[in-house]
Amino acid sequence: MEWVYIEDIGKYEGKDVELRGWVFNFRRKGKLLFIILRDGTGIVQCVVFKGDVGEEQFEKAKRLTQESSVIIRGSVKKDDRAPGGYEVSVKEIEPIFITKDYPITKKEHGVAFLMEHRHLWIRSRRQNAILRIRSEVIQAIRDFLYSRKFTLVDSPIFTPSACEGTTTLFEVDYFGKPAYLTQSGQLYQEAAALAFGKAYCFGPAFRAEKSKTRRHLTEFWQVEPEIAFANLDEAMKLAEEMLVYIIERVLERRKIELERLQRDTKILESVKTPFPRISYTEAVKRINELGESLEWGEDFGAPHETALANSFDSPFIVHRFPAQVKAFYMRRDPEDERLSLSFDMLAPEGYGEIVGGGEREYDLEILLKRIKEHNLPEEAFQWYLDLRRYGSVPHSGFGLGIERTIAWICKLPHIRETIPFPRMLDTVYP
RNA sequence: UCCAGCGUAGCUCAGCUGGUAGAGCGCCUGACUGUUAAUCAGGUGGUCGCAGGUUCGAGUCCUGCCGCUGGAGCCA
Repeated sequence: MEWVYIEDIGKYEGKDVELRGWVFNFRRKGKLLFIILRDGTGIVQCVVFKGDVGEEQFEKAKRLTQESSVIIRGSVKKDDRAPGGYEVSVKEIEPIFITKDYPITKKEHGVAFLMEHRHLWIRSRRQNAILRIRSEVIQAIRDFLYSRKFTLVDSPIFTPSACEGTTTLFEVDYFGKPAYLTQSGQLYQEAAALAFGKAYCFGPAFRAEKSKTRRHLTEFWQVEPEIAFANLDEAMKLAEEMLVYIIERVLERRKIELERLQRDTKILESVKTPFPRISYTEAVKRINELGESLEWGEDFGAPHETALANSFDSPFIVHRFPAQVKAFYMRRDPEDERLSLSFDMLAPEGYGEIVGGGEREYDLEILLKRIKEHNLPEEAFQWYLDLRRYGSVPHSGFGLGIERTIAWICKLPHIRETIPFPRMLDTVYP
């Protein structure tokens, strides 16, 4: 008998199959057992009738509990009474492990309890759907960049010093010397871009900021493409096209999961390039018109970002931020020295910044000046300065935050559900 | 780091102006050939976060600490 996965069960109507999985729900009705079986790809109802399997197997099957593991053999039937439309008439049933006292029950639970049991919580329907969408998003990003002829060049996780000198880093003891967990792979991608033309890294980033909000993790994932000879406009265009590709892939291949999350996909379906674009200066004007007060030169706070994002129903781009609120390596706008050639992409529906990027400073003297202005240790940046000594070219890139992007695509209330094992201010378990 | 809220059964919670601890679910036993978070009958369940204080008496009031949740700043 062929072992099949539940997501493919429709192809086996009328045939005998073997399923291997776990008991998702279990109901007894006299000489009849209803087992909702879960195998990671879906769920299906299996019906055990005492008369079909015999006394001995029926007695064994009666001992099954929620999350017990089991192998079931039987025939696939179409039945409108079953959730999912198909059910399995069981001929043989072989319990593998009888679970006792599974902590996550069919009733409601609080967030703290579920987080404490995250290793079991990911078995649930909703978490399964979110993490399958995460897998699709990551696959889409890799496929997109591959098709655009980008080379994957992994950036290191241990770094000798702060990339940008702004955020707080996790320090580790590196054989007696301090090293830091990376907050961004970008600087290394600049080296990669000058070696490969188009390069990207995809990996975790770490921030030791004591942020306690629905939008923050201490360990999160980002993809960071960098393109030699590209300018700001070309970087913005690539970011838009990548996001559109991600959304199209999820809509196409993870429709069932979006439905399970009850995501209204209208906004996702309407996303197309080019995105609305607004300069920082225009954005400040608009924010003030919307009733929030913000002076030119200040970075957006949460209320400003929310007000601005609510005035769009698509992802949008804010470009040319004041140089003072951006990192030292951002190139200044030749038309206005106060501005940087930078951009942020913000998601609608209150999800905030999902992409940040721009054009990098490629002149050695200017970059040296910036490093001094920011009080950064020049020695640590010698390799980075070498990129401006040997064949320096204009180049641009950006970073896209995976978890925030998934949170928006799934319209989740909190970013912690978008990553299998979230690391937050007070959470390193499990 | 700062601000706010919450800690009572395995889970989700109720417990009034202080008077000897409650419900639903889960779990265990039994009944049922079509259940959909099944239903019905019976049973099981407590260091009221920790420490101190006020009081004849504290789950309830006060102080400190710990934990959790949300938000701010900062950021993706």
